[in-house]
Amino acid sequence: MPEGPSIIIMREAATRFRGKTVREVDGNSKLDLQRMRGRKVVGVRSWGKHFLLEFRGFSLRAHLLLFGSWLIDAEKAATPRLSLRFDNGTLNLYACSLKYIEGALDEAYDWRGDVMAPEWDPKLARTKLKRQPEVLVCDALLHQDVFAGVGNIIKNEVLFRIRVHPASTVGALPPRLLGKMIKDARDYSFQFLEWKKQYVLRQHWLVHNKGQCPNCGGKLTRQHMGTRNRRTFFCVRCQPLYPPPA
DNA sequence: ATTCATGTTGTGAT
DNA sequence: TATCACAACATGAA
Repeated sequence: MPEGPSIIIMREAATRFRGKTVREVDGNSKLDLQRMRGRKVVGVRSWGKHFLLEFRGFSLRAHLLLFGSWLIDAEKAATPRLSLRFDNGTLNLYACSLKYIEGALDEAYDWRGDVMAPEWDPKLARTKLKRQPEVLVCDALLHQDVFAGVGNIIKNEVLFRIRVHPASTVGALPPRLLGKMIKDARDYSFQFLEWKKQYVLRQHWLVHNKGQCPNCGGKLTRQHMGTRNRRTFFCVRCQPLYPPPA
């Protein structure tokens, strides 16, 4: 469940532990998990794909990567990476990456970079993008320093919605389209969140994991692209390349 | 049974 | 020193 909107759902579910004291700790993480025992959760926050449990003086950062999952007041066969028991319930995290962040979260994170945060700053995103004009838009959208929370599904859907070929370069996008990409990264993330909450996300995918263009009916191109070679779905007819090929 | 995917970090080579 | 390709990790659906 790892893109930004899924972490919002996780955060909302775990908010009930804010103000509660950790009574019992378990898990197979190599971290010193017992550090949290007896400590009070002073905040349940998130930044992009990072889920954050804030204690006084430090925080736990959980990243679900590709296969991570969580359960509240429930268990599954696997050993939890971390299990926290509170007076009002238990939080179990599986197959995730855990890390402690020392000091204040406001020092560690720039909330303006999280596409789903109230502090999200589209102008700042534009400034960052202008510094890397040669980067492909399919990479730019996945760059967590610019679009924290955006993942591969959101990338594919946003590029189709704004009708931009994934191999376009950031610098070649007309300013209006660049602005649209930045705006849609946020807007679509919230749309994703609503659909996910209703369990209807998949059926609303326009190109991700699809074979046919919903716009022109043509065959979608499916290709591994970008520096990380991520699955990319697009329509060569409806999503023009910038700059246009010679 | 095998492949692959909503992701990131660390390693060793260049 | 810096960059880069690849390995590693971990789970479940198709």
